[in-house]
Amino acid sequence: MTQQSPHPTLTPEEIRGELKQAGMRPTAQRLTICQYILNQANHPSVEDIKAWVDAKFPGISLATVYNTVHALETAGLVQAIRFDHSDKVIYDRNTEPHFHFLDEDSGTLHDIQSDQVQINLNLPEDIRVNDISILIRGKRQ
Amino acid sequence: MTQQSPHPTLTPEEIRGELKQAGMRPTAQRLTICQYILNQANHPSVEDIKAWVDAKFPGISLATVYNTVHALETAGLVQAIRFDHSDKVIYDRNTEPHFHFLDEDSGTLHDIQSDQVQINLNLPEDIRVNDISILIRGKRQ
DNA sequence: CGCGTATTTTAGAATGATTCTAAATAGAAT
DNA sequence: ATTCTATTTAGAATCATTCTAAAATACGCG
Repeated sequence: MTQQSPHPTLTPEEIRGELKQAGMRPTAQRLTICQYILNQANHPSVEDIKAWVDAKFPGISLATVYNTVHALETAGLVQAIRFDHSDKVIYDRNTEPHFHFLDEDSGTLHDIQSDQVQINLNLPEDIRVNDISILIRGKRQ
Repeated sequence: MTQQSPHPTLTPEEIRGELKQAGMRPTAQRLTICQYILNQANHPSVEDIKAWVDAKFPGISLATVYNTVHALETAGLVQAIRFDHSDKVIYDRNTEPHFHFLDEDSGTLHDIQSDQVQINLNLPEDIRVNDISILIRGKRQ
């Protein structure tokens, strides 16, 4: 198995704290969305989030889900990513530098910790690299 | 400078030949589109293609551009890619394995040849890698 | 050349994700 | 409580892309 990322489960109180610290009001909608994104989900799309949250919070507006993920992104609590294999943006609670593995059989995305990949770039001198994004596609044997 | 990819300019006749070889009829629309994608463009979006072709071939249908890039993709003459920084698919005439550099100042995308990057993966035994996609973001000093 | 058929082009409608709008609601500070 | 600002919401708008069904075109064959 690909190593699990270090994402401790947050209590509702801790989530509330994170939101406040980010200057976001800890509304019921946001707490529920965070419960999913920060604790349970694995690289969910907005559609995924809406579906899960709808069960706990029937009738939540799709716009609220979009508003919230944007706010969380701005606050640095999640990272928005888009990969080739899907036309939807997915949200990643892991905001540390890391890479991704797409299991082509299951369609699931897994984190690859930075230390599992060594990269050696042989680029022109004048290039200053700010970020490297890597998607590894493959299968389990 | 990032090394140029080996893309010789193709004559109209050569383009015609490529299309025929791919089982595609070399229509005027397709020849014009290929003239741009295969000879002139650098990672163009459909919008880019449409704009350029429109000058040579006024009134070409947007649907034709989509149809053509799809056909070229199926034929293996171009590769469709989508990166985080844009919500549009771009087309790459370089179908060899390679990576990309995004110049954050100009917004332009450059090919990085495979041999300019050495990757060492330390992944679980049971993972069989089929493809690695890399986007390097940075600036020129 | 001219005919028949499969391919291609086309305009416009449809789709799907996302963003915008403007009004209603809820939090927080006084 | 009152007020001010942030948040939520439904629905409309937008944007890239795909679909549809009809018209135009390319190509093989006589």
